[in-house]
Amino acid sequence: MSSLRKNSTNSSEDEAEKLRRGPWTLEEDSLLIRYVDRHGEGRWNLLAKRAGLRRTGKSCRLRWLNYLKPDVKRGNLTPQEQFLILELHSKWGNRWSKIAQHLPGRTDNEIKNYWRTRVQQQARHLKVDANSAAFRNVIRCYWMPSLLQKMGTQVQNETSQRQALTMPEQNSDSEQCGNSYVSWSESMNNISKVSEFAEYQTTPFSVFGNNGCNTLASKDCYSYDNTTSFCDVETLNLAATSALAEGFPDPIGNCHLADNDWVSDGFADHGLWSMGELWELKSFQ
DNA sequence: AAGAACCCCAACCGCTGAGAG
DNA sequence: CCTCTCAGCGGTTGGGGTTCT
Repeated sequence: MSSLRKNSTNSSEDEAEKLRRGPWTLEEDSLLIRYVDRHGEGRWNLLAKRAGLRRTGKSCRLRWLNYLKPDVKRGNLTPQEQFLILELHSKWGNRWSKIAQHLPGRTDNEIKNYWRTRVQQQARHLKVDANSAAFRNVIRCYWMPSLLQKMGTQVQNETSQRQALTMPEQNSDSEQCGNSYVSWSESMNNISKVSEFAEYQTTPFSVFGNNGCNTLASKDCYSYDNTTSFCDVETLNLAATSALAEGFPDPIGNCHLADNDWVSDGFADHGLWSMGELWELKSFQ
């Protein structure tokens, strides 16, 4: 970017020879759109030349994929999408493009930005490493449940208008959760399936039951109140900070249960729980 | 009102792997 | 094989907008 500004001070002749960098103009955008419209994507270097763009192929590709492509979704990530990112990141780490494949219309860049600006920032506020077990617990015990709650609220609004009640679609490569098989990721790709899921669940929080992680955490930190969303960053912060203060250095211990120690086992053996595992917890109770 | 601090995100960079010659 | 080109990926930067003091 800085070189762009350097370029702008060069003589116009030099500039004409050089490739442009930095923000795209409307004119460049329309050239790119028109060219892709006629000739399709790919062969980006050639495309850049033929379309009359003084840009690298790389730059054209990025602009198209991250911004101009018609199916690129703009705007805030929905709770469903956020949940999915947390879930998939726990599985795959920083494999942004792989994660993006499961969020139709979202780019790897966008997901990466979300992770850096929201998730890592949260970790910084809590003064923990974003990859630490303690922070993963915060995500699992507070963030993901709060997103589930948000989704539940949304979905309940949606489904209150719908008559049909169907069970979540069964899926061969899904995870086993008690008697039912649910592929969460599959479901997340389809809002209507999420609706069905929530309808089936009645309330998303029932996933955690009486001995669920959130309930457990709330015992020490705050109590869950159906009327109040604690999904906002501040509340999340408060809750998580107090959780950390209570001794997250040993996250396993922190999440122990008075009556039942399965959470300890879960913490000991896994990273973030998958949705399938959450379902398993439900069926466990 | 103004400057500082913070946040978001578009765009860049360097690296890697695949495929063609 | 080796080299070159291209596409794609993940990490990083910095401009501009917003919020805070």
